[in-house]
Amino acid sequence: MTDVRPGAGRTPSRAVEQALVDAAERVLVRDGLGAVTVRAVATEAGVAPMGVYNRFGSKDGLIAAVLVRGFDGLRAAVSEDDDPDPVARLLASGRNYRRFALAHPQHYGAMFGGRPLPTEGAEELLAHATAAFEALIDHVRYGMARGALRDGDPLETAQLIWSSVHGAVGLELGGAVLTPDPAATYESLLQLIVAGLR
Amino acid sequence: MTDVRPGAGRTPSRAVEQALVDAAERVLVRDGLGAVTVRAVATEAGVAPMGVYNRFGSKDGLIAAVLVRGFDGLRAAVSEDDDPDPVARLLASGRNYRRFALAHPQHYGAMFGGRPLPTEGAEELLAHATAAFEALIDHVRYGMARGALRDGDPLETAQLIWSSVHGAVGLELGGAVLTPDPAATYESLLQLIVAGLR
DNA sequence: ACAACAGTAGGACGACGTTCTACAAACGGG
DNA sequence: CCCGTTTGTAGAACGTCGTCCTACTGTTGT
Repeated sequence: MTDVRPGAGRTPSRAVEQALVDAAERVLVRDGLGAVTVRAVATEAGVAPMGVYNRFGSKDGLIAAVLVRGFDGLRAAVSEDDDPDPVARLLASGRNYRRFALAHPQHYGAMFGGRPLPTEGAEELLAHATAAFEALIDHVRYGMARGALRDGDPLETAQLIWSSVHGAVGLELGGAVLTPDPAATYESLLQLIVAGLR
Repeated sequence: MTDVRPGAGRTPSRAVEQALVDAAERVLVRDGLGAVTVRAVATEAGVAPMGVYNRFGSKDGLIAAVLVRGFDGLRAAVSEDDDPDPVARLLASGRNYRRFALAHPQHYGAMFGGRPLPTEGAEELLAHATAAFEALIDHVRYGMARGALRDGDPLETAQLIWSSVHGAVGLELGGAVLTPDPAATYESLLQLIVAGLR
């Protein structure tokens, strides 16, 4: 993967950067957010702890870089389906949202975990997060244009959908879905929302 | 409040316990969850740090005690309104849920922040959390019994409501509600859900 | 009254994020 | 082609965190 010889001298900056983000992601997935320490990531990347500060300014900056990847993945998941039927597209988007969260629970938790997002590189992070949200808005616009969704402010409508979907996924990740079949409950929620917006 | 003389010898255990939880809550509200350290809380309570371990086993145990108060407050908020009209009662409950979260954002964030809940005293915590959720189930049952809500599993229906409401509140606390009037958007969500369940 | 005990204060330990200091590798003008 | 400058590295060090250990002091049962 990263052919960085540990003892040897200078390694290209970008390679170190890449190696650190990869390592951070690996540690995050393997051991959880709490285990993502500067020392652990640096060791995993075969780099000195100072590398984090040279490249990202702080631990938060490094985490922000990981979260950028997370938001990009979320946007990809939401955009994945392009069924011509607006309702089907919206439902697929909702299902893919959940699939992404369950497949990358550590990422999702770090992205929306409630704790203040890293200040370092916050603007870039916000941009990628907004891009993911706008993928949803696009689906809503598409549905409204085709008359499948009641007319209204697409932002407003998308916010409603996001709230519900995010809440369901967040509770499920937190083990707070007390229903016997979470997937079925989630599907009910999607149907409820889409029906109400029609 | 707590007339514990700082230098004096032994103070009754229960008083120390109370003082610690009060202090932890004060620090949480004033400085955020990150500032709730064993030393800071002990100082705020006028007690030695070891008191936390004598009384609560660990920092997590102390936080769990604070969160128990939080869940109790949430239950009280959800149960507060007992309008005889089932729909009105459900809507009021939803509005009170949001009001509680906005009034106690630090508590809410710690309760649902996504990070694994404290292991110390987890069973008691779970019991209080469940009690809050069951207040919602009661409202759903009430609505179904009066024919105001479509029949179905109250747990399932309550889970749908909780998902939406929790998601909206969670996003709002995280600054992720991009709508100009969050209160109005929240109200739309409540109407959407209740209409869909009718 | 005195021994057994529960709970206290304060210091100590390892790990964390971050910073400082010193050194090694690449680069550009003579 | 050589050498000063610049860039990035490694490793030690600082303060704070959660937690534990040690010694001591009030309280309690007989």
